[in-house]
Amino acid sequence: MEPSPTDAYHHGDLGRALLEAALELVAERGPAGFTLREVARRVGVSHAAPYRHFAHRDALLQAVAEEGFSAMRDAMVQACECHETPQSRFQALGIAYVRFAVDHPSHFRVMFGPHSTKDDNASLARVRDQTFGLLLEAVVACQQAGVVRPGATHEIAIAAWSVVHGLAFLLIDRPSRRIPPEVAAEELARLVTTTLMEGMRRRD
Amino acid sequence: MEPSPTDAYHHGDLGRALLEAALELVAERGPAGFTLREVARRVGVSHAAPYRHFAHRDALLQAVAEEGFSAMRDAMVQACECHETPQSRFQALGIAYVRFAVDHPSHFRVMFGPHSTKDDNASLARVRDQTFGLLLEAVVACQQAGVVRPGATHEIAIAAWSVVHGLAFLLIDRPSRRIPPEVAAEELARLVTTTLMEGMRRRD
DNA sequence: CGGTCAATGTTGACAGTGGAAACATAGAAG
DNA sequence: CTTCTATGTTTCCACTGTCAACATTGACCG
Repeated sequence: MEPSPTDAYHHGDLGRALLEAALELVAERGPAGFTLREVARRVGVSHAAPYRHFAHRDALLQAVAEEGFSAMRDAMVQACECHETPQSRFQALGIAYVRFAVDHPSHFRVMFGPHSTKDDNASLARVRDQTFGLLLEAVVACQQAGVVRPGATHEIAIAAWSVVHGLAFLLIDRPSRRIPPEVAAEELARLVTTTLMEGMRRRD
Repeated sequence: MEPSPTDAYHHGDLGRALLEAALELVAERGPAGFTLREVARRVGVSHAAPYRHFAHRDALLQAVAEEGFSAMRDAMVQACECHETPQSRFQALGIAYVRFAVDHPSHFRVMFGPHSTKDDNASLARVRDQTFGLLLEAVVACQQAGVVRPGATHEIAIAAWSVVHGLAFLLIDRPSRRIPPEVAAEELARLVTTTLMEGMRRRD
C-alpha cells in the first residue's frame, strides 16, 4: 500500500499528499491564498475528499503549522549542537529561530496565525511547547554556568522568545520603510540576542 | 477631497459609519470574523454600498489598521509624557506598546495582519513609520544622554521594537502553555524592556 | 471462493463571500 | 426646472467551506 500515484480510485496515502500540497500552496501563495479546494485540485482529487482526512479547513492548516514547528525545532537543535558554551548555544537557538522565519515566511505566519493559536489541537500544542522548552533549557544552562543571573527563569525565557519572535515578524512583515531593507537578518539577530544576553548577565 | 461629516448625501457620512462598524466587528469577532457584508448589514445598507467608499475589502481593513496605529501612537506619546528621564520615557513607550496590544488584541492583529503589511497604502505606511519613529527618537535621546551606547541607532531601535512586538504577540497568542497565564503583562513588559536597556547600556 | 463491511473517494447541493455591472435616486449646479 | 454626478441598490457571477447521499474498493470472514 505504498503511495504509488496511479489513477486508482483510492489514492494510497492521501492524507500525506494533501499535507505536502498544502505546504507547497502556502509557500507559493501565502496563508491567504490557501484553499481547501485548490489543495484537492493539486492532488487531483475531488473537492470533498480532504474531509476524510481533516475535519475542516483549519485542521489542515494546523497540520501545516505542526510540520513547521517540527522543522523549526530541528533546525534550532541542529544549530545549537555546533556550539559549546551555553551562551553561544543560546544565541544559536535564537538566530536559527529568526533564520527559519526569514527563510519560510509563509510557513512561519501559518504557525502563528489565528487558526493555529487556539489550542484545541493537542499535538500542535505539544510541539509548540517544545519550542519554548528549548529556550527554557538554554536559559537554565546559562544560569547554571553563571552567565545569566539566577531566578525568574520563565520570565527570562519569555524575554528571549519575545526578542527573536518580534524580530522575526518585523523582518518578514517590514512594517516600516524606516527599517533599512539591506540589513542582514543574521547580523540583526546576532545583535539583538547579544544585547539581550548582555542585559541578562549576572552582575557582581 | 475628504468627505466631511457635513456633506451627507444619502446616508450621511457612510464612510465613517462603515469604519466604526468595522472597528466594532473586529473587536467582537476578531479579524477572521470580519466580513464586508456583515459591516454593511450593521450599518443598514446594501452589501455593495461599501464599494463607493473602499475599493475592496482589504481597504476597509487597512483603514481599521490605520485607526489602530493612530490610537496606539497617541497612547504611547501620552505614556511617554508622564516621565522625565530618557530611560523611563523609553521604557514607558515600550510598556504602552504592549499594553495596547493586550487591551485591543484583535485590533492589534489587524494592524499587523497580512492585509495591512503590504504597503500599497500611503497613509497607512506613514502612520506605521511614525510608530517606529517614536522608538527611534527615544533611542537617540538615550544616546545623547549617554545612557545608551552611541552608534547603530537604527539597529538598536529595531531591537527595541522587536522585544515589545514579540512580547505583545506572545501575550495575546499564548503560543505555549508553559507561559504561565498569571504573569501580568505590565510587569513582564517592564522586565523585558529593563533587560534590553541594560544590554544597550553604555559600558565604560 | 464469495459475500459483507468499513474506509475512502465522488457528486451535487447549500449558504455565504468578495466583487462587477446595470440601474436608481437625490442633492447640487446651471 | 433641468441636468449632472456622487452615492446607494439590485442583480449577477465565480468561488469557498461544508454537508449528505452515493459509489468503489480492498480487507476480512464464512
